[in-house]
Amino acid sequence: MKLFKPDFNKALKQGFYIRNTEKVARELIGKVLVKKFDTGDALAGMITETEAYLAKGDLASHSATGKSKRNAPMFEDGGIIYVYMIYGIHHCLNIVTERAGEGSAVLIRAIEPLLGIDRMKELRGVSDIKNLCRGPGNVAKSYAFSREDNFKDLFHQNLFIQDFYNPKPKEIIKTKRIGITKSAEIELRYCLKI
DNA sequence: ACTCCGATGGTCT
DNA sequence: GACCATCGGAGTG
Repeated sequence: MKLFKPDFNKALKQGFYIRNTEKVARELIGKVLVKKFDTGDALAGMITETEAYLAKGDLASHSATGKSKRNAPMFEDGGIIYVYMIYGIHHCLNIVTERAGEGSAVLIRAIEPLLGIDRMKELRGVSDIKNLCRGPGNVAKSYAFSREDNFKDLFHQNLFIQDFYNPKPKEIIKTKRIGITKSAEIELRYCLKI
């Protein structure tokens, strides 16, 4: 693993997010999600698994039935976050893509922790690093994301995604998405080959 | 390694 | 009242 240092100057700009959702989902692989607390400590980790949820022709997307109170962030301009609760227990973190009115986002399914690992363990309530940020519920929990974070943008010192590692397309696997029944046959999941 | 299943509550019909 | 973009523990091999 390369040396990592948080650098806001390398943060992805809005132009990165206001693009085709599948492209964004693929290119988020290898980037680093950075979150800083007021106390000063920072969490950072490399995104290793994502799923695209499209505005059109995708019945699994929360946006498929139109705008509602829950999915409203998906209909904003790309570059903000959409967090929802699933199964009454877990939260899932999404990065909104494309232009306002579309209704699309990328689910962050797994992250390789780089900084603030002890804090992540605390937040998760585990001591093992193995599956610390693996699975969308665990990603949200280890980064302390909740629905209160909806609509927050990724262009601040305390929350951004920065350029880091650019995997070759060959190192990224594309598969069907996990845990859905509708539109399940479409391959919209991207995963860094280890 | 695997499969099965319960927890738990917001959202929408 | 049904449906969930999940997780982890129990049971089995």
